[in-house]
Amino acid sequence: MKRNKIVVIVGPTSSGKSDLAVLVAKRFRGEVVSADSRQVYKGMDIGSGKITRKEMKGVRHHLLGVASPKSTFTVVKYKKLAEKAIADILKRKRLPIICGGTGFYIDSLLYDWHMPKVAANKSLRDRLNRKSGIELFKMLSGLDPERAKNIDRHNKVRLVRALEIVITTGAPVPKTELFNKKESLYEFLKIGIKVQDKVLKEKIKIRLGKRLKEGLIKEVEKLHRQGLSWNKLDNFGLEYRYISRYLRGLVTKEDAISTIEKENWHYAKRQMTWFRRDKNTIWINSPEKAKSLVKLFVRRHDVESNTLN
RNA sequence: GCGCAGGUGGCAGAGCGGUCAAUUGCACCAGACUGUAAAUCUGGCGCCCCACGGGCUACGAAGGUUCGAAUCCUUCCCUGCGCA
Repeated sequence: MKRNKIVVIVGPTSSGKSDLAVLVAKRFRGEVVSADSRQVYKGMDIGSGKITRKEMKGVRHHLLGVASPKSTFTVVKYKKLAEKAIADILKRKRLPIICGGTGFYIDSLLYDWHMPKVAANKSLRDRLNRKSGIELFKMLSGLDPERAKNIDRHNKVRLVRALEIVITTGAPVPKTELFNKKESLYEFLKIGIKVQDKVLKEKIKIRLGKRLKEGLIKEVEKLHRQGLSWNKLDNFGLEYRYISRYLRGLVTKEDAISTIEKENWHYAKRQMTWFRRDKNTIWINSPEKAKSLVKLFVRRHDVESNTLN
């Protein structure tokens, strides 16, 4: 079976993914599929760094602002929507360009990870969350010793989800090897943008200043006014977390700003930890390099088609 | 100049005779990641080594007391506050 080819662009926050994606899209008749767990929400534009209409330069973008921030968006939903968008793009004979910083979303799509089919159960989670980490770990050890063996026993989020699966299916959590495979349904080119630490820190700082000028605080205020709880905003992290803490009077504006800068840097490092794992990634440090890689990639496809004919 | 408070690892800040290379937080480095993933969590963090163990240098400086000091005493240097 002939696989469809897609381009994937990853990189830490503020590394210039969006611009590169537009550049590549314009040059190779592509459309962009965002892979960002915060940009999927409506109304979260400035804080999540959503690309503007103008910056799109006419390139079609998918999966931006497709969900209400009041709802809970998840990887599974992302995978479904992204696959649909990709199929749609391919049907129009265009090149799908997956671009974003949420490694979990990207890899679930790229490597076709199948999550256990157990939907989030809010009341069960609430109930479990009232218990301590130790209690949860003991519970899991009793119900699913295998999973308990490898789980991070301090991580309540993981423990709750594992228990959620075990309790609702009545069976152990599926082994990780079963879903965490590295073959792809696509023929893909995965490009990673590499930026020097010092440069990235500077970019993060400048970008935050820009966001504040564009009305970041007003955006967060508005989201809260529209009914998003402080708690929910806090859980979105970074800009949304610390601006809302400022609006609540918990921290000064100056502290909020410096914390956001710092946390964005930490976030960038966490992203890199994830991205580094995938040895299929080709790291580049200039848009030119990316263009030439894509050019070769697209051509390789043509050659293969010709050979087959 | 006098009085009081204080000088501890990159920073903040515990310790106040032994179990202290020194609690903790931050920063820094590395890592994990099974439907919240911008979330959540873990490890490391004086120097050196044949590293579950050992050696060296360390708590403003210099002396001293003691079997033993970051912890007590003396002097000196510096900082903050109060009085001049």
